[in-house]
Amino acid sequence: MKKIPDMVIRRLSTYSRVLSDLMEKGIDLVSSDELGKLSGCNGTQVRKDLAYFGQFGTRGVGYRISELKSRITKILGMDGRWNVALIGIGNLGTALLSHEGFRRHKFDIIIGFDVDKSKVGKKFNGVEIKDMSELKRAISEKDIKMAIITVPVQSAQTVANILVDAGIKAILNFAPVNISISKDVFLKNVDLSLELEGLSFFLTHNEYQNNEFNGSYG
Amino acid sequence: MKKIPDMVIRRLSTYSRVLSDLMEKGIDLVSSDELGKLSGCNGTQVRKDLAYFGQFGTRGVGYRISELKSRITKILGMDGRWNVALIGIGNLGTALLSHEGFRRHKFDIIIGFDVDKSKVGKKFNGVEIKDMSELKRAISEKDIKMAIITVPVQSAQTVANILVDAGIKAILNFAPVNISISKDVFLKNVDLSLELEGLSFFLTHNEYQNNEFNGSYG
DNA sequence: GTATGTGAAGTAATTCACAGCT
DNA sequence: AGCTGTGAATTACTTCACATAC
Repeated sequence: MKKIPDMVIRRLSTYSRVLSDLMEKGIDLVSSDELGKLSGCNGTQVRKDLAYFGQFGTRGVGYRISELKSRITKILGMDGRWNVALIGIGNLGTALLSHEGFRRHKFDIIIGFDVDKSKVGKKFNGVEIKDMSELKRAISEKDIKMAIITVPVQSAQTVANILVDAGIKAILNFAPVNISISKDVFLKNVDLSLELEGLSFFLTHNEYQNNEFNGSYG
Repeated sequence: MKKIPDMVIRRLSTYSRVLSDLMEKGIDLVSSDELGKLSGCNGTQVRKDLAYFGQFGTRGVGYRISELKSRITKILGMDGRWNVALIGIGNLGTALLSHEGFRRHKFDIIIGFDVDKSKVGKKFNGVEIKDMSELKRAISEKDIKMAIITVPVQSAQTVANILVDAGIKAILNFAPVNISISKDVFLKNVDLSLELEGLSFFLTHNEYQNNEFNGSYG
């Protein structure tokens, strides 16, 4: 089947969010143009993105919001919930443990890991923190396929190796380093400083006016 | 002058980080192929990215690391430091206030704002938290051009409006909502759940094997 | 010989424009 | 008439391939 651009998936997530908002307002029909505008793109883009996965609307009418929403949810694999492990209970890690948005989006961080013995055994926001030595067993016991890395740069590659060995299939990495990893494990990087550097560039060179760049590569 | 793709800027940030690592190792020359491999792309990409901004290397030799690094730093506007304001002292906001990476990358969060009176007046990680009513004056007094939004979805647009009114020129928004904003203000969104949804999609549809997608958007 | 810089070629993503359905 | 779905056209990005410089 056709390869799906990452940007298409990102936009689908956005459409899904916008559709939820519309649903809460009690609206039940939307046109591709409206949905596009609310999502920061245009109607053609919406239609082309959806076309990767089938037909969703009615010509002359638009999209039934509840149906489109549930079909996108399914496409994204967001029917059902995901168990997630988080490694590195520092400032950012702790914040993510209590990040309401994850739970609302059906991601449950159900276990944390750290090398710091003073954290091991404690609970943060109801999530128990275990020692790294217990990682492999815990991951397989609890059916965890996703992990979030919030350890310092120097340990990120090591932790990634341990995670892959433990059977993790998808990693969201916040350490600003290029982790190399087996091809069958999905890796996404979020580099917060890099985002600010992007802003720094555009502030510095107003001549390359490039607003509305977003969404976007994260 | 030519419009610079956002991805080029993202990669420049990555090159900069990799160059720092090489410098620490005492290496002082690098080829585009090496730099590309270490940055998760290839030599041609490196050379083309740099070509937007001039000539940086010596044919038959490669790039002098210290020089390339300092020129990229300048291009990104990362010579000198940036004062940053942070609005929304919740879990994530608090974590970002003490995020070591920002300081190291020359972003100084020098002031925080919240509507919660119990937080106003306190210091978090040495950063004083003020009431929203003081925002406009503080921003102009302290020469702050960048702001980070970590407020709940419902207040994000309002806060963005206040920031723009106060003279902020670049916003990094963590609230999962499409903020609409004057064209001369740069906006970047980071949506943590959206990143996980991308992983969810690829885990669910192994047939669209699309690893090494990263960096990257968002 | 080796590696940069860059037009030319190739690939991918977006937008156009309209046929087809309601 | 209105809006989707989709080939065709366009635009943007990446890779190729080689002339050029050390």
